[in-house]
Amino acid sequence: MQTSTRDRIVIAAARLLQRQGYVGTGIKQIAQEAQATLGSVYHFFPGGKEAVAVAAIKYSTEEFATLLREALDSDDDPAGAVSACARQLAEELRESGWTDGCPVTAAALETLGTESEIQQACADALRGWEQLVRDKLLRCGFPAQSARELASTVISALEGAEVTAQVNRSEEPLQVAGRQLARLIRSYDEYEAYAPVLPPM
Amino acid sequence: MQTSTRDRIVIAAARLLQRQGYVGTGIKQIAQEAQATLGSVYHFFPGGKEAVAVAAIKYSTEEFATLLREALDSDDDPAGAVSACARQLAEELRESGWTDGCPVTAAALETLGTESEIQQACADALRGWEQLVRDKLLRCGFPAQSARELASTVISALEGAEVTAQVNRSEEPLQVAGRQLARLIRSYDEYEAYAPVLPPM
DNA sequence: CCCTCACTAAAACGAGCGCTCTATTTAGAG
DNA sequence: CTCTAAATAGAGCGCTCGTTTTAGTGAGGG
Repeated sequence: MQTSTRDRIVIAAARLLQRQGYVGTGIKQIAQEAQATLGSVYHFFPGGKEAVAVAAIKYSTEEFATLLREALDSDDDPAGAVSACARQLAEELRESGWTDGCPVTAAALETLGTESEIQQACADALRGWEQLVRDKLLRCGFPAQSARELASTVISALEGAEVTAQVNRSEEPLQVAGRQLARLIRSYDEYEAYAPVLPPM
Repeated sequence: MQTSTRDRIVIAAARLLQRQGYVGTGIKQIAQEAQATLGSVYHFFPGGKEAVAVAAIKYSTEEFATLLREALDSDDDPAGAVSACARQLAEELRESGWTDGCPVTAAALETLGTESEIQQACADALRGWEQLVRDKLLRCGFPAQSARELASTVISALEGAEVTAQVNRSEEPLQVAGRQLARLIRSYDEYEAYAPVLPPM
């Protein structure tokens, strides 16, 4: 067997959660998609549906972080790097037929009222991604406070733009957000010290 | 009776959809919350759950538009107006115990794969809100292209920041987004023509 | 050889889902 | 007062949900 049954369950659950949310995804559907039986699911995850979801979200979180890291590293210029993130997200979104958006948003919104571990996992995910952007900005010489605020805004805007892009079935919201976020980053004086020559708008 | 049964159903459905999403909200729960019986719900909405949801989303859309309009009108300065939007959203979010976020995001994400009317209603909502921001910017003298891109970015960023705020149970993401969006708007030359004196950062 | 134990398999349970159906009540027109 | 249509009321349908239970499989160590 190439991938273990447990891994197949986690991966299948991750995809389904991303597309249908927590409530909309059934345990039996996960088992079927993972080519596993219900017994196997409960064997590996005695905690039931919630335990599967938490594992899946953590997996998706790391997967998304890798994508973000690569996009951020693809350009020394922080403004260009953020644009690259938006471009990458737009591309994957289009290729998936507008279904594979942010892997935690849907699950997070559905479990807001509850105190489940899912909430915590989603909060950790957002914090982790924000940290990636912040580190990039810090490495580029931005002061701590500016880097923190910019990183938070970048993640929020990308998150929102992805939802908008999905609903409208168009890459434009993400492309526009990437362009405007780049402009926002360039508006900081610290940026000039890093890359004196402003790229053409 | 003060409000009609039909209205009570729509309002109750709107609140529940906002907090639990489409799949997570049951018809019986809507009826109970609205102090109506199941028979009444199907009497007024022969289309079933989806018809109730569409009506509820349209109601929420207008409600949210009113909030947005008031916040935008509260300040002649477009940057300040956008900040006011973020502040208003943060306040309502905190007061609701972080449950009453964007009224369409959850429902939109859950029904992405489908071709239901819910999708269309959510897309219309986002487009309408964006239009409000765009009109504000146009009134302030921004050129069409800039106004369009900025409005899209503002809505996306507020959307994403609201989700982040809900997950983290903190107003900060919204406040930061408001501040950075204001800075972005001020970075446009056209802004200077409108309000020559830049407010302190 | 057998025993163990991780793993697979499937049947079944109670609960709740969206929805249909049949009554019954209410309200206004003639 | 009568007739009618709108509105309310709730039992019950078929189905799926998450979970539990029980049985069966196969590989590795004594």
